[in-house]
Amino acid sequence: MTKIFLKNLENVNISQFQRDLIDWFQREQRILPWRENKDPYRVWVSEIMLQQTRVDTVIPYFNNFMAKFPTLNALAEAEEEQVLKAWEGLGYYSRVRNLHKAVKEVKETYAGIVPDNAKEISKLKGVGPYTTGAVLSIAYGVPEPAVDGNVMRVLSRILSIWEDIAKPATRKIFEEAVRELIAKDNPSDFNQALMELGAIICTPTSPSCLLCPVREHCQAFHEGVQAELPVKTKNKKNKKVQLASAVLRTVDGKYLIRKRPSEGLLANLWEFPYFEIDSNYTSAKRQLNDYLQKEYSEDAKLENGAFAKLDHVFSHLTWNIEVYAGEVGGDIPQSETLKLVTEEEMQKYTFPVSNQKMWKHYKEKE
DNA sequence: AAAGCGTGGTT
DNA sequence: TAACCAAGCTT
Repeated sequence: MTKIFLKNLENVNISQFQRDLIDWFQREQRILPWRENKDPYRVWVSEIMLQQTRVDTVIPYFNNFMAKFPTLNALAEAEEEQVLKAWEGLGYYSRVRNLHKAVKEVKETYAGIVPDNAKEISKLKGVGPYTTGAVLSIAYGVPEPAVDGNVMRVLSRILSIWEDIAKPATRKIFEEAVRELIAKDNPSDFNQALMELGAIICTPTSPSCLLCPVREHCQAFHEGVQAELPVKTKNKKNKKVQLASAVLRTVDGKYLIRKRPSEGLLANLWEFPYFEIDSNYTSAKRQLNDYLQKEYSEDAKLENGAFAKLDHVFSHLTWNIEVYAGEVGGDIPQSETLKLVTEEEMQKYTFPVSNQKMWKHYKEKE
C-alpha cells in the first residue's frame, strides 16, 4: 500500500506544489469567522462544528456560540443546558457534550491552555486524528496531517490513489502522503489549502480542473480520470421505523415533555413522548393510547385522527411519525426527566428537529 | 472493522 | 425520489 503512493509522489515537484497551493489559498480563501484569528479555542470549536456539516450551516452557529462562550473558560463554566441549546439543530449532539467535557478537562488539567502536542490533545473527548492535526497545524503551526474527506479526495486525484476511502484504514495512507507533502514552514495554510481546494475546486462531482492551481501536479487530471476518483463504496440503506407521538396538553395549557437517555440517539434532548408502533397489533392510536395511560396518566385522552404524518431522516435510519394531539390531567408526577411546561418555558429546553417539525404542525392546526 | 450518530442541501 | 453528500469520532 505504502509503495503505491510513494511511487506516485516521485512525480510531484513538492516545493512547487506547496507554493502553487499556498499562493492560491492566500489569494482565494473564503472569509470565514473562524479565520479572524488563530485562537486555539476558536479553531477547535470550528473544527468540531464542521465535522460532517456544511460551512454555510456552521457560520451562524459559530457566531452565536462565540458570543455566548467567548473563551475556553467561559464554555467550561457554562451549564450543560445552555451549551446544548446553542447546538440545537446542528446535529450529532455528542460532539457538543464531548467538547464541553474536553474543555473542562483543559481548564482543570492544562490551566485553560489547549495542548500544543498530539499526545495530550488527542486524549481529549471528541478529538480524533483529524481534529488533532487541524488544531495543531492551524492554531500552533505544527506540521501534522489533518486528513478529512476533502484531503482524501484531493490527494486521491493528485497522487492517483485508488484505495477505498470509505475504509477506516485508508486514512493512514493519506496521512503518510501529507507527511511527505506538507510545507514545514507553513503547515497552517498548507492543510487549510488542501481542504479549501476540495471544498471549492476539487469537488466530488464535476471538479473545476481548469481553475485548479495545482492541476499541473495532478496525475488524475493528466490521465483524465478525475471523475473516477476517489473510490468510495456505497452506504447501506436506512432502516425505517414507525412511530406514534403525542402532543399532550393540560387544561391550563402546559405540555408534557420528557428527556431522552444520556446515551444513544439524540442523547439528553427533550421530546414529546412517542412509542414505536408494533405493526402486528391494532391501530397506532390504540397502541399509543395504551402506552400513554400506562406510562404517564390514567386519563390521557387522544383526539381521533393523527394531525400530522411526517418523515424524519437520520444518517442511519428514518422515522415515520404519526402525531396525535391529546389532553392529560395536571397531576402527573414530574421529575428531572419528565415535565409539564408552558409554551414559553419550552424555549429553554433543547429539542431535535423532528420534534420541532411536530410542534410546527401542531401550531398550524390550532 | 463496522455500525451508530443529525441535519439540510444537491443531484 | 432516493441517494449522496459535508472540515469525523466513539465504541
